[in-house]
Parts: sequence; structure tokens; C-alpha cells
Amino acid sequence: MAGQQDPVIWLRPEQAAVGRPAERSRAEITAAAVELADREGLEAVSMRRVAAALGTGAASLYRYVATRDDLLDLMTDSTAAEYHLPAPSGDWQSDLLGIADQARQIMRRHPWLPTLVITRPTLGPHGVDLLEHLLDVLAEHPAAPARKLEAFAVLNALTALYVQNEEAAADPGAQRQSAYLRHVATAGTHPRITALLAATPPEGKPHDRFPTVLARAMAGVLG
Amino acid sequence: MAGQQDPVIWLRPEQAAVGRPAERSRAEITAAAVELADREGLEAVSMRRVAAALGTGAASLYRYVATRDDLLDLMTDSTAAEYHLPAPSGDWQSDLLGIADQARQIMRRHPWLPTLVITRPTLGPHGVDLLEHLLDVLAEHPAAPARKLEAFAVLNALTALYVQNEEAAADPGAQRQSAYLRHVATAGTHPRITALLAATPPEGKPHDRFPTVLARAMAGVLG
DNA sequence: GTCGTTCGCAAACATCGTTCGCGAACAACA
DNA sequence: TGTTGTTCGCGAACGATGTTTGCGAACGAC
Repeated sequence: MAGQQDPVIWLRPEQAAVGRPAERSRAEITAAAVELADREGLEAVSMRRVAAALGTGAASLYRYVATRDDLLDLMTDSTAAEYHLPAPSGDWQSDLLGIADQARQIMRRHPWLPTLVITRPTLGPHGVDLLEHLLDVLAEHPAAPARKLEAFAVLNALTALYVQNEEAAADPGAQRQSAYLRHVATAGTHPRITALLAATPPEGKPHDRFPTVLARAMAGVLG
Repeated sequence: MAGQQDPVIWLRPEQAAVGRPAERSRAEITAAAVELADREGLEAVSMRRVAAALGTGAASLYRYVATRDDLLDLMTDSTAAEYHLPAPSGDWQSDLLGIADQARQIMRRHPWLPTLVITRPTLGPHGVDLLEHLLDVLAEHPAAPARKLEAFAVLNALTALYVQNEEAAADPGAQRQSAYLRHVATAGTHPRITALLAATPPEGKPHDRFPTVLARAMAGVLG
């Protein structure tokens, strides 16, 4: 008589009020999925493999989660619990950069996170805590509320993009990525690309543009 | 004796030099896939459905493409052919915004594009043409070559993010996205979120932050 | 014609997300 | 101490996916 109630998992009760109690919890399943993803990547997170890691059957997971996407949302939100959120310092600029730096470290710990953050942005309990903190940091800022929400989204997404690029560059198959570009440079058409690849990279280690880019983007969002 | 040769599709010859000639072309298959994606979304682009749209069998597509991801790359690059690239005006700032505006329109025409651009950035022949043009626009700019490449990446990704958000907001299920946020606002914990959702949106239509954000982000990248 | 090669594609394989159905387990109540 | 109402665990099955295999047919070159 009772179909699926709420389309968003955070509003569904984890445990039924009556009947046989569950043997596991959402947190337990989420932890197993996160560990699997950390070790073997997002595509390894299939219902069967997560269930196997828990020593149970695949169908059992559907007592805790309506769909695989729900599980992915749980994974994303669980990483938001890794933030350390100190009281605002009064300098919102640097507080924001501090949050972004933490986001970066968390995403480096979980290489699958950037993809999830970008493709299915989700706000669960921990994500909401983070948003509340960001609003606290920006409390004195005169920007309209909608702008602050947009700033939150841009901060997350831009950080995810940069970490994703980091990973792609560190990948052993990074040469494959640029193989065609080098081919074009050699071919001679596209003189600017040829010149670009011929230019020797500057001495010393390349400066990390992330803080600057993020700061300016945030300034653009907040007006 | 000859296994798969080159891992990147742009360097593999489309037609074998000898033997029975192919009945179709990469362009033809790509066009069918793009049309299918435009009409029914990315998840509808399966090998079987694309093949069916062409009146052929699924296995036949593998004569043109090594994997499904190759097909997605072809789709992405094919949209880069839709740019109109006039000669640089001398004002690189506005030229860049012009490119970004075209990117936005192209992505709106192909709602599946932002996801692909973000999750598997690819440079095929048409993408390379676009890059060459952007380097032309930035020819007088003193930034290091690596920065200009980064600017290209940020321009594409940031545009994709904004269009993706546009689509999500226009989605009839947008209420579902924010259902939990409204719940938290009502609950009373998280006072800043409560205040934020209670605040009445400003009069008039909201100003589009995209050009500003992009311009500042680019300034941050190019130093 | 003959030969070397490629093409088209039905069938099969492994894997996926998800649903069905039912015995077993538990809480509450008699 | 049953009995009852409900949920839980999960083997088995369904439909769909990407990809491989195998081979007859089609073609260019000689």
C-alpha cells in the first residue's frame, strides 16, 4: 500500500519503526563503498561488489538504498564530514580559501570525488553543515543570498575541476591524452600550437594558479 | 598480426587502404549518435540504439570505433565544428567572451555536451582548430604558454558548469533537488540557511553572472 | 579468376542495475 | 508463551549494457 515515499534519500527514515531490525546501517554500507572506490575507482562500485565487500547479497542493499545513485549521494555527503570548520576569522577571503584548500585535500584523498561533485551535486546533512559554515563566513558580506549559494557551487565545482586535472596530469596515460596535440604540432598546420609546444617551459616549478583563479572567480560571483 | 594500433582515435586511419570498402563513415555514425543524444539524452546513446538508428547491427560499429568512449569523443569534437571563428579584433578580453558565448549556445543546443566536456575533456580536429584560434586571440598576451592552455580548459569547463546549472534549474524535478535544503531550513538548526531561504529574492530578473565570473577567472589564470 | 584483405553482423559472454518472492527474524501484544 | 504484523536478507531471474568471436560475403588489385 505504501509506495516509495520521498524521492530524496535524506528525508527517508533509515530504520523502519516496526518489524525485524536491520543488520547494517547506511553508514556501514557507505563506508564500504567509499573504501572500494578509494582502492579501485568509481566504476568498481557496483551493487554486487559493495555487497560482497560486506559479505552479503546484492539485493540486500536495496533495503538501505533505493538506487545506486542514492549510494553515490551517500558517498559524496560522507566526505563532507571530513572538513574541519573553525569559527570565522573575520577575513572572509582567507576563510574561503581555507575551505577550498580543505576541499582540495579531501578530493585528493578520494580521487573519485571530483567526478561525483561535478556530475551530481548533492547536499546531504554534512554538505548542509558545510554550507551553513560558508554562510557564516560570508555573514557580513553584502551580496544577495542567491549569490552566496552560487559562490558555494562555484567553489566546489572549480576545486573539483582542478583536482581532476591534477589527476589526469599525473596519470601514466597522460601522454596518450596529448598525443594528438603533439601530432598536430608536428604536422605544421596550426602554427600557434606548434609554437606553443616548442616553447620551453619556464625554469623552476610551475606556480599553482588555483588560489588566484578561485579568489577571482569568487569575487566575480559575489559582485 | 596487427593489434590495436593507436590508443587515440584521431590518429587511426578511418578507412583501411585495402579490402572491402566500408559502407558508412565516422561522421555518419557520429551524426546519428548526436541526433539521438539531442532527442533522448546521453544515456540513450547505446551501441545497439545508435546501430539501430543507422539500420545496422551493433557489432558493425566496432569497425569504425574501438569503444563507446571513442564514439563519445567523436560526438564532443563534432560540436566544436559549430563555432564561428572570426579574425581577432585586437581586444582579447571581448574576443574570449565571444568564444565563451558561442560555447554556451552550442551547449544549450546539445544538453548532453556539458557532462561530456567536464568528464572527458578531449581535443579532436575541430577542438584543435578552436584552440588554435584562441591562441591567435591571445597572441599578444604576455602570459606563459602553459597558462594559455589552462585558460582554454577553464573556459570550457566553467561554461559547461554554468550551462549544466541552467539545465538543472529548468528541470521540472528541480524542487526535488532542494527539497532537503528546504527541510533543513524549516527544522531550525542551521539558522543562516533558514534566513537565506526566508529572504525574498530581489526584484526584477536576476542578473547573469556568467560573463563577469568567467572574465575574472580568466584574469586569474592568465595572471 | 584468383587472392588478400576488410566488412557486416548474428550470436554469445560477462556484467550491470533492479525486481520478485518468500522463509526467517524480530517487536509488540495477548 | 504463543500469535500476529511487519520488516529483513537474499537467491534467482529479468532486461539491458559494452564488447568479442567467428565466418560468409564483398571488394581492389593483379
